[in-house]
Amino acid sequence: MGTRWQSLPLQLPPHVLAELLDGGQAFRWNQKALGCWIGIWSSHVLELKQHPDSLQIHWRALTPQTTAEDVHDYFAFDLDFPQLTDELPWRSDPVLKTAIGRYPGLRILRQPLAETLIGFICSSAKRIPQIKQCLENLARAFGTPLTPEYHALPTWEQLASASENDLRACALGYRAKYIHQSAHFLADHPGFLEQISNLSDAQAHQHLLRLPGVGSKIADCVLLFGAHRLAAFPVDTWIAKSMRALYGLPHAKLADIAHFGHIHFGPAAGLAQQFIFSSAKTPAKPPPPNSQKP
DNA sequence: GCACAGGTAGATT
DNA sequence: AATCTACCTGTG
Repeated sequence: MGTRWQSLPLQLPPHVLAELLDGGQAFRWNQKALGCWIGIWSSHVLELKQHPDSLQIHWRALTPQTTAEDVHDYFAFDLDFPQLTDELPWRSDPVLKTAIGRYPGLRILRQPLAETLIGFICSSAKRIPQIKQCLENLARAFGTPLTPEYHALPTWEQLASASENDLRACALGYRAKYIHQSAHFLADHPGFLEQISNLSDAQAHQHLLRLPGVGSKIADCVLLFGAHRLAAFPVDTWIAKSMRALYGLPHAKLADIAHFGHIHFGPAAGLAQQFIFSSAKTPAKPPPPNSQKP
């Protein structure tokens, strides 16, 4: 294809790049070989390559219309994540400090809202590989082809033309009903997703709750990853479990933890959540052997 | 065979 | 208003 490799203004340790692309924010990145990724969003298919000896990342598009601006927008280079991270209360919070230390450079992607909504409606009680499989099935069944190999996710309009059984055939299980009902809800409410940009965080959250299959957690994921509302603080079982333990809140309910997160972490609480979520999945490092015992 | 997964909705207390 | 359950499907 025509496009050449270009440099991405982003340097990350390989495990942080993997977490960014494949840690639960996005569900359409696959590692083809060591340090080589292919991802799809909107009508873009992007290849990423990280040289084994350096942290430098290069990209090239497999779709001819993809521009550097599209890529920079997706990775949200207009935002200063080092600055946002430094403004988190890590100086007074050893849990957060440890989490940031484990995933230096982690950021929040700016994904298309409609696609993010599909992904997270499919996410309930599923692991990441299964979610990815569902979206792959949906793309192949209902999405527009972008290259011989890759399809876009379907639009909500395309999903509305599918029957619930068609959707079940994509291994969605009971989530097929949610996708089906939400597709028809969106067809009946033109501009519903576009309205979100005019709403406050709290209003946008309430707005999304009207969609079938969207509860508090998924609404926050959609806001954080699909609307770039960095204050949104999704509380899932992982975050809940680890925060109860790490912050001494043994009896806190999900809503309590969400409230604590907003108060404690502030306007970029969602970024803090991403560090803690990623870190929580990493088993604690065993204490180093005490080589010089007195 | 059976519990459990980045939850939600509807029923039941 | 606060718990309890059913819901698909793949994985251990």
